[in-house]
Amino acid sequence: MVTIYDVAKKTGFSITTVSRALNNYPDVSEKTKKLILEVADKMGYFPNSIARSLTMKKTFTLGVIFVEDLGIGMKHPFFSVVIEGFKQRAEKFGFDLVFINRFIGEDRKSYIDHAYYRGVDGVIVVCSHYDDPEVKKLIESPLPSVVLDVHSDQTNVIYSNNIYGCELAIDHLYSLGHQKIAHIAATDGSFTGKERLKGFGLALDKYGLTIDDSYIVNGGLFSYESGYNAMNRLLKLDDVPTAVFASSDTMAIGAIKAIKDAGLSAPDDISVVGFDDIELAQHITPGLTTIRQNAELMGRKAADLLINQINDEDEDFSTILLPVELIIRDSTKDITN
Amino acid sequence: MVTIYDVAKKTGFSITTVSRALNNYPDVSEKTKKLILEVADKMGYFPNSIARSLTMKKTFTLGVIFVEDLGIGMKHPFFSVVIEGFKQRAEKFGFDLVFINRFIGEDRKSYIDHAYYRGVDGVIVVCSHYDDPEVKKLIESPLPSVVLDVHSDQTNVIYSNNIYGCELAIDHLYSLGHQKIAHIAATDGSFTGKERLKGFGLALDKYGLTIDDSYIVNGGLFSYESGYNAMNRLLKLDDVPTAVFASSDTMAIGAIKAIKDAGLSAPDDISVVGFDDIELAQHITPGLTTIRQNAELMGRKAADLLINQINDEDEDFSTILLPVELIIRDSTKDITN
DNA sequence: CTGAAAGCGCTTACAG
DNA sequence: CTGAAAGCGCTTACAG
Repeated sequence: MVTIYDVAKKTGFSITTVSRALNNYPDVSEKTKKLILEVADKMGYFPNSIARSLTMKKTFTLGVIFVEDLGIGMKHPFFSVVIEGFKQRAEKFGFDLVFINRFIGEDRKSYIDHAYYRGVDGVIVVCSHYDDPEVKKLIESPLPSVVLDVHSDQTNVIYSNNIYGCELAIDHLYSLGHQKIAHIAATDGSFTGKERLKGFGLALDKYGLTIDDSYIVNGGLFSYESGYNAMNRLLKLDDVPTAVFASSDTMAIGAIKAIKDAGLSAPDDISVVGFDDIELAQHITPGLTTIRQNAELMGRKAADLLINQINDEDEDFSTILLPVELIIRDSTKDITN
Repeated sequence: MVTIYDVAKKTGFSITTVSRALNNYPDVSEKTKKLILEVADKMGYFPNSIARSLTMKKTFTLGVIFVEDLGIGMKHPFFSVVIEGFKQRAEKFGFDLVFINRFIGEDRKSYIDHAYYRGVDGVIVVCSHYDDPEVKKLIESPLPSVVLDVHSDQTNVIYSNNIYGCELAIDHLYSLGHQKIAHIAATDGSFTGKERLKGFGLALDKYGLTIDDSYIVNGGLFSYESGYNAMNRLLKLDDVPTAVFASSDTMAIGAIKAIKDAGLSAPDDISVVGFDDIELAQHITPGLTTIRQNAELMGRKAADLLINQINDEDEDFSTILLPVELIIRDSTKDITN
C-alpha cells in the first residue's frame, strides 16, 4: 500500500502539506495542491481510513443494530427496505455501514460496547423492543442515534403514523359495510403493535362501534404463524367477525391462510386488511389491502437525522412521523348488499 | 473512553503486560492476568478496534460487495438470505460486516480501492457480473475473497449446481407429459443465467427433444418485468409451449402474471417452473414449483471459505458446488391424460 | 514473568 | 504557504 509518506517523498513536500492538499485545506498554494493531487492520483494513493480514524476519532462509519425476535435479520420484508434506503443515503455522505451485534469475538457484549469498540459515529436501531434495556442504555448514551418504531425524547425517533393508518383501515372497512371488525394485535414488546391496537380502538370509537374483547386477539409477534394462529382463534368464535385488521402484512397473510384452511374465502367470507405493504402483498392471491408505510423514506430520513446529529452535536432531537396510505386490493369486500 | 493506559495505571503494570493479559498470552503469571482482567472488567474496558487494527493490519472486518443491476440491494429476495447466513457465521468468528460500494465519500472509486481504504480482511462478492472489470480486478488481487455465482480459478467461488437443477426441472416437466418446453433465460452478464440456459439445453437433449430457437427467449435480467415480457413473447407464438422453465422465481412469477393477463391459466394451460425458491414462491397462487437453492448454506459456506483464506494465506482456492432440489407445488400440471 | 520503546498512517496545533 | 513534532490506542519484537 502506498502511504502518505510515499507521496511526500515523491513530491518533495512534507506529509503535513500533503495531508493538507489531499484534504483540500485552503492554506496550500494552488500549484502545490495541484502537483500533490496529481502525484497521489498517479501513485494510486488514498488515505487509510483506520489511521485517519485513530487521529480524528471519527470513523465515517454508521452502526446498524437490528433487534428482532424472529431471527430473520436482513431477510425482514419491511426492514430490509428501510436499511437499503438508509444505506444509499448514508453512502452519499461518505458513511459506510457496519452491523453491530451483541458480541465482540466470542464475548457477549452490549450493543453500546460493540458500537464503541468499532468506533462508529452513530447508530440506527431498527425493529427494537421499546423495553429492551440495552436499547434504553444506548438511547441515553451520548452516542448519536436514531431509533425506528419507538418513541423517546432522548434521541431521534422515526415512525409511521400508526394511529392514522388504523383509522384509514377502519374507515375503509366501515365504508364497505363492516361492523364486526376484529384486530390481530402484536403487542409483545412492540411499540408499533401497541400503537396499532390503540389506533384500532380509537377508530372503532369514531363510528360508535363497541369493542368486543374477544375480537381483539394478540398474536404476540409480527409473524406469519402468529397471524395464522390468531385467525384460527377468531374462527372459533360463535359470532365470527366479517372483517379482520391485522397489525402487519405477514400476520394478515397468515390470517388469510387460516381462512382458506377453514374452507372459507377472503374476502367473500371475511375481509382482511394488513399493515406495511411489503413486496409480497401485491403478489399473493387475493392481493392484500393494506396500509402502506414508506419504508424507503423511513430509511432515508433516518440517515439524514443521524448524520445531522453527528455533524452538529447541539442539534435537538427530532421525532418524525411518516405518512401512511391505504392501498386497496382484493382482500376486502363490500358487504352492503 | 477508558484506554489500556488507564488499566495499566490502575493495576500498576505496564501497558505491555496489560495487553498480554487481555489477549490471553501464555507468558503472564496467572495472578497478574487475573488481576488485570478483573480491573479491566470493572473499569468497563475493552480495546479500541481502530488502534488495534492500525498496528495489527487486520480489522476483523469483512466487506460485502453487492453488485446488481436491479438496484434493489438488500431487498433482493435471494441474496438477502445469503447475506444473513454469511453474517451470522462471520460474527461467530468475530468478524463484523461492512458494506463496500464504489465511492469513498463523493469520489468514485473501485471496489478494491474502497476495500483497501476500509482495511477489510476479505470480501464477499454477491450477485456479480462475470465480466465486470472491477470484480475481475478484485478477484485477481491478493485480497482474500469469495465470489458467488461466478466461476474462477483465481479465488474461492460458490454456486449452486445449476446444471443439475435444470435437469431436475425438465425431468419433472417431462414426467408430466410436457414436450413443448420453453425457457425464459437471463443471460445478460449473468453466469447463472448462462449456466441455466446450458442446463436447459442439456436436459432437453437427454430426452431427445429438439430445441426450437423461438422457445428460448432471453429476458435479460432476473426481474419480474423481464419474465412478464418474455412470457408475452412466447404467448404470441403460433405454437405456444405447454410448459415454461424460467431462470429465476421472480421471472417465473412475472410469467405467471402474463399468462393470467392473457386470460389463460397456470398450470391449466401452461405449467411454470422457477429457480431459487424465494420466500414468495410458496405464498403466491398457484404455489410455484421451483428448484430450491440453499441460500443460507451458501452464505455460511462463503463465510467459512473466506475466513479460512484469511487465516491461512497458503490455502488453495476452493470451488464449492451446492446441491439443489426440486420443490413441487401447484404451478405445474400433468397433461398426460 | 515483566517493561521500555518503536511503530502502524494519519491529522493538527504550533512555529516560522 | 510550509514543516517538525506530538499524539491517537494499541501490539510486538527486544531486552532483561
